[in-house]
Amino acid sequence: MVPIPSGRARPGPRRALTQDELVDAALKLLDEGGTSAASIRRIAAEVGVAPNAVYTYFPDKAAMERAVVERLLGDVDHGAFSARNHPWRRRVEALALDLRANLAAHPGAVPLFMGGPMGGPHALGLNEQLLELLDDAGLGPQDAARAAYLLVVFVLGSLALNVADLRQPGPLPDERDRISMRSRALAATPADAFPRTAAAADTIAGYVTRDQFLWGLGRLLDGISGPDAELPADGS
Amino acid sequence: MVPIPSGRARPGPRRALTQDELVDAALKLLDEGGTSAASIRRIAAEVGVAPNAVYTYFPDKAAMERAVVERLLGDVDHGAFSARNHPWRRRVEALALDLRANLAAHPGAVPLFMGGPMGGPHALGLNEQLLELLDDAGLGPQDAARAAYLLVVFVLGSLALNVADLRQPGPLPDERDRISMRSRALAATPADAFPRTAAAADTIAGYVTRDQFLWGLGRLLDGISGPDAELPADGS
DNA sequence: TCTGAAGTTGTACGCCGTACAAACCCTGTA
DNA sequence: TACAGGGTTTGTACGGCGTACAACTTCAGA
Repeated sequence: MVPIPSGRARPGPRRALTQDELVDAALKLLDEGGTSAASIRRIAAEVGVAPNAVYTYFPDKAAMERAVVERLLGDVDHGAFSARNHPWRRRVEALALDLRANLAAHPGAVPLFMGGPMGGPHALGLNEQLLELLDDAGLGPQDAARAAYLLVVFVLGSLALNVADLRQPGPLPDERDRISMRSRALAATPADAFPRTAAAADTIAGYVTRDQFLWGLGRLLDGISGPDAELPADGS
Repeated sequence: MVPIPSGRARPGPRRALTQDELVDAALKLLDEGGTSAASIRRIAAEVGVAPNAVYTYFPDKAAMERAVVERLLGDVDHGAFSARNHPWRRRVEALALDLRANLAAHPGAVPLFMGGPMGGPHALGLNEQLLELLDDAGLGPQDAARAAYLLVVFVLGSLALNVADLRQPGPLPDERDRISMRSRALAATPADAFPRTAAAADTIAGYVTRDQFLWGLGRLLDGISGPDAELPADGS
């Protein structure tokens, strides 16, 4: 029963959209409604088109999720790579913090990074430059590759667990708020059955902080540097 | 207590199922069909019951996923905790390898670990005992807690990326097969644009191996031990 | 024997990804 | 200038999802 509402969007001639517009819409929905909000149907509605029109631009949902991942990886600041005069540890820290900040800005997108192999050009480019950076640090090609993966595991694992800690779908609340939410939840653990957990509750509540992230990254870099490593200088 | 009527799916009087049976069914489906196969409807079908009967045992799907996570955490071997005569590094390694093996046996379940806060009793118990272990290692309470989280991030992040690397839903193929699949995929990366990636292709193909896992864990433990750490002994 | 509570079921709603063919518009060619 | 062909969008449809709701079945205890 359709006399054609004639409102908007007549069938369509030449390509009216782009992958980029769809990724934009997906990111917006991701930010507003969490991971599950980035459905094909909602993305289509967001850009004002029928659901199946999306399949002109992506073969399936997985492909569009890969495009979102690539977009976010493309936003990573490459400054750390070029600044070869800086100590390599600082460069890795700057890179890790930047990646963390970029992904934390879109918590709903974080699970997408665990949804497939991450083989896009931006992923490869980041990996390539990270290998170069670790080569500058004096690691051999093999250790550099292993260390690069270890760093990726740390950054993504850290973020994924941080995001999993949330309940609501919206943007990441302020760090202080997340800490106090965790503190409240932790207060419910019986101190007699888990004494050490209870004693360390403050530290545990801080698992989701930038501080914990930097501490973990520090231990990791200590381990990568090896026993003959330079001391962690503090100057810029 | 109740002699388990082994009821055959007639409407139903007294409780005919248990949470455990449902978790069993979920794990079976997870193993056969991957993460998405563990739907409420399929679990219900597996145990021969209407979909909504599941809601007698779990308030919602998230609760049942939490139960699966708890089940797998409960399977972890606690031997490493009690063996206080062994060097602490060996104990951590044994624990990490056991957890890794338990989760790798159910790859479809791995994403569930990133689906919520992991606050069940088995999770708390493992954390508590890990804190104790790291205390044995000489770390203060705060460093022990931070290190414990770092270890969790590493093990879970590592597994999640390993699982994400797969395409098919079934059980994890043999390590050799996974390496060669990665090698083939890696062979497609243009060596002129990504020379270091191409040069390290063999190492990168091995990202999903137990070897890489142990290497990463080793660097991590090096970093945790601090600069004054004992040398990494090689005997068993 | 009756009653109330607990467990299960049928049905239903609104989502989801996506396959298929019809309708449409533009561009290139005659 | 007319038209044909191809690429794009749309309506419709299918099977699956989580889960709310009320009716039905069965048992435990009075």
